[in-house]
Amino acid sequence: VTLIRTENLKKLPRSFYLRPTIVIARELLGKHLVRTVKGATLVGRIVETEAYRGKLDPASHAYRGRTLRNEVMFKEGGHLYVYFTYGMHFCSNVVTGTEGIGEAVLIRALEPLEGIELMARNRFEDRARHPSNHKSTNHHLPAHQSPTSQLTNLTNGPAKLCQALGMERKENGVDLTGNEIYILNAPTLPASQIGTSERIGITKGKEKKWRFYIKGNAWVSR
DNA sequence: TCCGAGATTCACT
DNA sequence: GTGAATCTCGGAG
Repeated sequence: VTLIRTENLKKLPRSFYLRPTIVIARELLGKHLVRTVKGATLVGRIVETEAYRGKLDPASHAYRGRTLRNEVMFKEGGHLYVYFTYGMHFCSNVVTGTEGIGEAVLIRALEPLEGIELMARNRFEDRARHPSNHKSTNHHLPAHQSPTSQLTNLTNGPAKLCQALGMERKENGVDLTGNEIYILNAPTLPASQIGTSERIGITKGKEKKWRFYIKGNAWVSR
């Protein structure tokens, strides 16, 4: 149950993003990610994040310095870094800190708030590109799967939420202080509501506990 | 419910 | 040539 009303919230200013990456990763929890596309507005509450810390962090795409792929990570904080991986998925990050440091926060999960029907269409009706990874018609889930699990499956992972919000190559580098994709402020959560763990899916830098999530939220990826 | 494998592209070494 | 900040399905238990 979300008591926060999106229409009363203000867009995060540039200054929010020009701070330490770990602080931002924690404070992004509970804030509202807004995506406007073709006159529609899609909104999700951020419920899971991971920090990636440039040259300090062997798990970071920026660890070995600037390349064609990661150049957006080195922009000033408050840009969107969208990368392509595993041959078929996109993931979105919020670039953090001053220009040139190469740090970012991966958005790992959202709780859908607005535009849920369009999110569902984006997730399950756009199967033309990767038919083999969508073997069955999973927008018609088996009867034994509950409606909650369908809703949860919309945005409970970094690639899922990108598909739901239509964030791909074109969105790489978008300025989050603009009007296409942005984040609305919301109260910072108390530490008691935030869980911490090792980051998911990496092979190097595993020992760092730089994953953050809202305890008990159904959209947290695991 | 859990676990393993396959999918498929592309920047980097 | 390699392997990746993932997801999905199917088969086993």
